Amino acid sequence: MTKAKKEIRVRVWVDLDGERFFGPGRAELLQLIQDTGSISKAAKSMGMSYKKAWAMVDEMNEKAKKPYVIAQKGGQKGGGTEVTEAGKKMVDAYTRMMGRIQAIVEKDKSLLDYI
Amino acid sequence: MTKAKKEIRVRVWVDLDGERFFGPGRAELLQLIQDTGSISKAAKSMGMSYKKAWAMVDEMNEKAKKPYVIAQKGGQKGGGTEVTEAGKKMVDAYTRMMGRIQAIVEKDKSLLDYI
DNA sequence: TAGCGATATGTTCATCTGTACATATCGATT
DNA sequence: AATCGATATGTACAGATGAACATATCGCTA
Repeated sequence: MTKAKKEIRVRVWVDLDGERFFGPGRAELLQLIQDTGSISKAAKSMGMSYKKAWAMVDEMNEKAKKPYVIAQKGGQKGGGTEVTEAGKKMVDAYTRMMGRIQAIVEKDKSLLDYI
Repeated sequence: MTKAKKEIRVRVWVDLDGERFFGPGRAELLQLIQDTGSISKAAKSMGMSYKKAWAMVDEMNEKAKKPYVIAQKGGQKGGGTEVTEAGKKMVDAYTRMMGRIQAIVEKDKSLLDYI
């Protein structure tokens, strides 16, 4: 038998009213939208279907106090998507929080002894 | 329109080799097994089917270095389940980690501003 | 006004998940 | 040996999820 590689990765989800609202996938998606200016490019870059990415964006825009992205249809380039200040700040806040949490996890690896 | 209640709950999952291995549900399940001495009672207490609870226990036992629970069949009481030292320590380590993470989340609520 | 490219949305199908139900198994006690 | 209660496991079905595919829509540009 081969030796099992035991990597530990901690994933943090923020629930809203009992439902998952924000997590690593959405943070990455928003970051990629910000980088590419396009939902479809971001989705392709993550290996995710455009429809799913769009649904995520739509849900976030619906549930958040202020929309995270603003999409434009038509035009020379066919359209495009911009991440709003609220979206950027959400990603930043989540990323910072993840960083602090990762630091804690790194510091206390006692979990590893029992996995 | 009614004012939406915006509660934030952070859920932490520990992935193992890319798959979810341990999270809040399993921590609660193990704790309840420890309290009740029975998988079925713990499952019922969580509103979870026995089969699913058993499958979780089985998977954890399979993947962890040492089993988290040891089950006994038969006997006067029909059987029972004991949480091992490794299992207790895993729950403790996870719970402690969650506590520290919660403390961080409490301290930095900047996320709330964008939800 | 025709073309382009991205947004927006619907439909279908396979897959995964969990529930519900059924059954078998075990071992101390009676 | 019959009973009991919990473990152990199989099967069938419903709901959720995601992938794949197909369209429709929009607005600038040429």
